[in-house]
Amino acid sequence: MSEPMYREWILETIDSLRSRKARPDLDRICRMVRRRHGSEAERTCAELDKLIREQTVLKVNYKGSVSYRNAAKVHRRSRKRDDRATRRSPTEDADPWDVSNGDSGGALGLVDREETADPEDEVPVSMETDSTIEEEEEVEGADEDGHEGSSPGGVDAVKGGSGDTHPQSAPCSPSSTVSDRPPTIKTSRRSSSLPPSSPPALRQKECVSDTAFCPAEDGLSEMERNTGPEGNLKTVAQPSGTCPWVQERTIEDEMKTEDSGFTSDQLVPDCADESREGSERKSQALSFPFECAQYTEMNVASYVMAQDNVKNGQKNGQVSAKMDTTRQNLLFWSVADVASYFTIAGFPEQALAFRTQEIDGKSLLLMQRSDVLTGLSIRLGPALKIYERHVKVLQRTHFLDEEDGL
DNA sequence: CTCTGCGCACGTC
DNA sequence: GACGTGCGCAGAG
Repeated sequence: MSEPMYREWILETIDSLRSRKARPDLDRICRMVRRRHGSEAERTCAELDKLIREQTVLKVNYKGSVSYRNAAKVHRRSRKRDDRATRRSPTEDADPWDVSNGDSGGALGLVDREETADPEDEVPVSMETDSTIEEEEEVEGADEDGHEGSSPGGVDAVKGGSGDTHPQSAPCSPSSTVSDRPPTIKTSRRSSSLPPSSPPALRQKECVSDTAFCPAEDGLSEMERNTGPEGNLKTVAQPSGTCPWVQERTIEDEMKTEDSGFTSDQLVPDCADESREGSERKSQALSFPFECAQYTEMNVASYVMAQDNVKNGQKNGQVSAKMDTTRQNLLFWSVADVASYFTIAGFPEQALAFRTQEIDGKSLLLMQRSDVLTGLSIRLGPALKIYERHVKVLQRTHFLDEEDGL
């Protein structure tokens, strides 16, 4: 996670550059931050990288060069493409990525707007790498096994920021990133992949990826290491997150065919905005003893155990599972489970973010406060609730159990 | 030399 | 026509 200070500096710098009609490229950003705040270019670069991962800043290829956008301020152009790619419900359409960043109206949400922003010129930089295409495919495939690929890597990748070290970011010296990018790239990129009209192609053109921050080496280095052979870039879930039309379809589909046996429809509490129709089925399926508004630790445990029961094919009445089982189960939660959990908890929109970031049970246990508040790009209010009432509780429960078990 | 402001052209909606 | 973007230039420090 980037430091708030740097976050401010960088966003401020981008805004400043924009306001004076200068391209907010890496070079200028680093220089201005250094001049104004004395921060080293490398550090700025690294922080910028983190911001990109957090989708607070968008990196785009515009008119042949790299530009950075303050995600919170990208408003322009609606969703022609959204409409084309995936028809959404009016609600979603109204606020496709409210799920995301809370900063001033959904910074992240803007990602997709951003993506749709300039189909002609503005191209996600990441698209330059093959990996991106893999990501695209991954995203597509997520319909079937989106939760399957849940590797902690996703979180790690994000957390990588928090932890530090993305020295790989540093390599992107201010000028190199920009200058290394020949304007011809986007052309070849487009033509080389898919027909412009195909959804994947659209996504490819429109998705802004954070992974691309420092060209290839960054996209492949740590994250890849974190993920393993087939997990590779998919764990860098942002790409899907930046393509809401994809993501939503994916999530919705998946939610509806949840492997655990209960769909989101079945699980979403009445207080949740979405999938309300299924709330009755939900109670039949799991007989949840809680109201989402009063989601307490008890509820958490209940859910965990219920989840457990469902997964183990047990009957609903057998919620007398041991906490030990609970602990194990948390570890075994898939991305879908986690998403379902938060959907049930009354955070359907934020659940999408967890899904997008491929947070599974293990990842959930590793999440820190900052990860939830900023790494998921969800609004601060829900994020705080989610962390305090759920993540923290789950973690505490888990680790307490673990201690007990020892 | 660096930074800043802005006219202008271009592209999208 | 409105708007976002950024090149390229001129002026200020």
